[in-house]
Amino acid sequence: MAKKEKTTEENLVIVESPAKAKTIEKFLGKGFMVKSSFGHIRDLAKKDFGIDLNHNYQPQYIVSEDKKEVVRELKSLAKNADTVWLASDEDREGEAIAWHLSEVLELSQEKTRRIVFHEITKEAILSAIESPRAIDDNLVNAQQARRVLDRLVGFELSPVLWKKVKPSLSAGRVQSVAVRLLVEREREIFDFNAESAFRVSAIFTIDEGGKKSDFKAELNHRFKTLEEAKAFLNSCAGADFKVNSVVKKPSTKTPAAPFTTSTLQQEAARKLGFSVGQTMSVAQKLYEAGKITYMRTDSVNLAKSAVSAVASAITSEFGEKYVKVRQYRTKSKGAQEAHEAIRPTYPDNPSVSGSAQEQKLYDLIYKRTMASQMSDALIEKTTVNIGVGPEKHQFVATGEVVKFDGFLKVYIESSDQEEDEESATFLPAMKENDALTLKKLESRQRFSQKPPRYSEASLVRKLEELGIGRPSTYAPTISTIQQRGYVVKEDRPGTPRAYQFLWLEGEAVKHEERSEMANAERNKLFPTDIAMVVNDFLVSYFPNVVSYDFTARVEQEFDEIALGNLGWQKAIDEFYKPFHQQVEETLEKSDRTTGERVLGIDPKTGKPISVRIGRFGPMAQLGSSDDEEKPRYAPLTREQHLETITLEEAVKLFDLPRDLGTYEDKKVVVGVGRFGPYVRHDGKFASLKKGVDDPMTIDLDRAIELIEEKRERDNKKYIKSFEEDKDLQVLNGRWGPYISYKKKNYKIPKDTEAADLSYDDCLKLIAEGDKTKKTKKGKTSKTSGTKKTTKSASAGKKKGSSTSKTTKKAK
DNA sequence: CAGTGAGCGAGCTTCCGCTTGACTT
Repeated sequence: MAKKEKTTEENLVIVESPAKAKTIEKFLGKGFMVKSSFGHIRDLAKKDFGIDLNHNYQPQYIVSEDKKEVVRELKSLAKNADTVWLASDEDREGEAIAWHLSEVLELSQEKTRRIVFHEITKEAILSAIESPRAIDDNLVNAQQARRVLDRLVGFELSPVLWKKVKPSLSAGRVQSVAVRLLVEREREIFDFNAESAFRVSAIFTIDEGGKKSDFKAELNHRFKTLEEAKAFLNSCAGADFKVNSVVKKPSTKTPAAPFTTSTLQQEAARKLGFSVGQTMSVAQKLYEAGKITYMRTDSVNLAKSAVSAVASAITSEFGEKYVKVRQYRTKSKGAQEAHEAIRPTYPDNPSVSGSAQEQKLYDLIYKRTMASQMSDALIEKTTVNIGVGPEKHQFVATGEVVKFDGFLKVYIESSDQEEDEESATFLPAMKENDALTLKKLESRQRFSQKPPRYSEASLVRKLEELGIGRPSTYAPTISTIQQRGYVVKEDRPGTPRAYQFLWLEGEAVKHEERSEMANAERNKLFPTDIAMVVNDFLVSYFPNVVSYDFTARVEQEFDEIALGNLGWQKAIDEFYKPFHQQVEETLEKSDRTTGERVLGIDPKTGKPISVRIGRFGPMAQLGSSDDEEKPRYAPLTREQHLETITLEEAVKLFDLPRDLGTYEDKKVVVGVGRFGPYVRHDGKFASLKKGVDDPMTIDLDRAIELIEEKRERDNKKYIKSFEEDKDLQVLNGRWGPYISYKKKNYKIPKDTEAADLSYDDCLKLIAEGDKTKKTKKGKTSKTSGTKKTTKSASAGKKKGSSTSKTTKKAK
């Protein structure tokens, strides 16, 4: 620290991200020191909204706990610099960061320059330095309006939910709409009735001068009933088949735009199976290593220098005719385009070192970027119509031939739709009136598809489409709504469904019933009952705030503020006055809402059965609380919903716990507890497998299997213990081996074989662990309250590692 | 950790966007 102060740099440049700072420092060279603010440095205080409602919404900003150190350092560096260059992003948030910096660092106007660039290239930086400007107060005000609005909505609505639904719930401009999308889709699925029809498919053979080729064709009509399908198959037996027409049509395919945050998240989910959070953290690694450009962006634009580098990479690899330089336009609402699209920093690097995940994601980004500057693919589509004797329906065969592959050479975008089993392929040459032989003919009953549930990535796409949320918040929003208990992400195995199958064997039509798994879901988002109750409450009392276009409407206002046409406080006032009124009225008028439904009378006891949300989630109640006898309660299973459960299903919930029999002379009982369905045996519990086992139907054999599996796991969990002290154990946990001692857990260094640890080794590790825990605690208690332990502890640790010499001296 | 759900009351919860580590049993 002392050394830095001596060699005063004349210029201090402040950007948002440390990785960016490193790169830019290289471009600028001597006389420039480049530092980062690590994003926003101040935020509204939590107390009293951080907004003075009696004084024109005056915001109260405070430096966040984890930014104090950064601010201290920047302040001292700014003091010693001749010129401070505020180089945060050129969007609303970036402008606000520049303004907060100038306020907190007490920068004088003469000394301060605001510069912006949209790409991290030497030319862009140097030209930015050439044309500095002042901070745009209007843009800053637009950000203040955005911030204050979000705080007011979030901190007024959430407490209404605590009183009317359940404590600790949350509501907000973004998350509540995300939840609404899921709830409404789930209800569409509830209401969906699958219809079925019979598709007919055939395999024909054509004789091309002795060479026989087979190809597939499908009838251009679907039959409503089994009888109609049967009749048609019958009429095909022994019929003549001939080609009625052959139509060839050229078409082109164009590549997709380079990646933005949202499209990267979607493609990484589809092609690599990454969650949106995973994608972001792997991308962060690549970005920090200088391998890709910034990963939180809404822009599809590529730097000019990148486009030419990509073009020359394509030329050298595939030849000039594969190059087509293209400029893409951002389609998404509210895009602020402060950065480039996500692309390889060096487009001539087809691969990188790093973890398998990093390599895969880089490969995806590399190929997508390349493809975006490549030629269209030229396709020839062929449609062949085939007549069946005198029948009016025709068979249709479609073929696709790639005449020129273009961008398809490197990249094909995936889609969420499950592919039709037979996608178009190559067809043999045919002409009108060619005779065909029928090789195979079958018809199967197909059911219409219910509306698809959202995955993390498809929800992000929908939010982006509605202009809700930002690239930096997509992943956190998804995890917030899961943490609040509004959403669970899981697999559902589906249920077996019978379908009818017909085929032609010789001249005879055969028929059998077959079975398929229907409605299976993998890694999808399911709204909970809490989500449904909360959503209905918000929709009925605050329809304006949770409407799909609320964000779009306020964004228009923010734009007006940014243009200087509207005062931010006036805009907020116009929203807040009626909104606050709404809140007050709702608190007064609305009843507590529990989603209660009375299902009917239990045939066994004659008592009423109802369902509602209780303290611990959705449950069923048998009997009324006015009765002398206390009511019985039972939690709903994960697949059941308050609004769809039937009396019969609810009655069965009270059959639990169920006696399954005995195993090793001890009772085996199945029930549903706090952590879901379980099997109990000999005082031990084993959880039922989610989506596989059903507590209502599970049998003894399966229960024993679960008990044995649990035993196996428990055995593996235990590594060793010591005669000297029974409290000390070496165990296997989720993150590998650890030491457990007197209800506390301790880390084992990575290079140590856990099984080889001696008693003394363990004691040493425990002593070390206690030491670090104590020092952390010391620093925490100084700063603030209980809940912030993790945050301030990390701030404390950072301090320790970056300036370790000084801390040692201090001790 | 495992069949909870009374009623009272204190004290707490909560938003969105911009950043990165630290660290989990």
